[in-house]
Amino acid sequence: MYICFMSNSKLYKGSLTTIILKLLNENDRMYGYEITQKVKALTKGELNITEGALYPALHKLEAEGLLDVEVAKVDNRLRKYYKLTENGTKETVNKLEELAEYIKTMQALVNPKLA
Amino acid sequence: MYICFMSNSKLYKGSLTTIILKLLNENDRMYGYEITQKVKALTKGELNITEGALYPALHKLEAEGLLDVEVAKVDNRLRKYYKLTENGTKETVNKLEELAEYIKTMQALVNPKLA
DNA sequence: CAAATATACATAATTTTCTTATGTATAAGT
DNA sequence: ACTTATACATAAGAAAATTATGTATATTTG
Repeated sequence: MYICFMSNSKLYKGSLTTIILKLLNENDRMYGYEITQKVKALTKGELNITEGALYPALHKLEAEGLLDVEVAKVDNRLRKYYKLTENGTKETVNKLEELAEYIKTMQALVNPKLA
Repeated sequence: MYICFMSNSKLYKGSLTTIILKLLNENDRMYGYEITQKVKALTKGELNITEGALYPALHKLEAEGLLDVEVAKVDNRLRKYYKLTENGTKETVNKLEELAEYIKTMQALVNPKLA
């Protein structure tokens, strides 16, 4: 099964953390595979997160204290549920502000008439 | 003089090519330093392109045949004027479409209620 | 019932893109 | 004189992804 982080565009580079935090902010707790499926569904197949991108990103967020992990066994298969810590929730707010700022800035650059 | 590509956010990763192409699409020809100043002005200081990011990016676009370069000497100082090739103009359209798509996709992820 | 696909994790080598730090040189402002 | 601005360049390192594997169980399908 071939998975790639994005269709083609390099613009998604640097966006994965924002996406993960936001999804966890909405869904309380999620496991890795669930995140990939949710992203695929929400973007109608536009965005497919690679495992090689996702798992290291989750481990890093955990190491930074933004996520807590809880291991569970479902149907004899391993699942690692992630949820936001208090700091993780704060960081989510920051990341969403950064995204809004990014969009505003880029629009000022590519569409200066509207600025 | 301290210059950094962006305020703080990692979201700008992968955006530099789009920015360069769009500016050249609007201004016919520009030189590197001019691009940094234009970006600073358009974003009101929000975004400052580093030389370490800009010059390699320009060289790469030239190597890919998206930009043509013309060297000039102004006030006894060197300038390298860049302009879009035909392929560069086509690629600019692609990059702008990708940016619009990126924004749409990210909004679907962070604000699913509006999707 | 065998094979393929889906679920679920992980990591390692490599590439891309940027940061940070330098380096060179001239012009202009203080 | 000294600092800042203009104007280019590159090299070492970090960060974040791609691409390619690897392991293992469950489910679907021919």
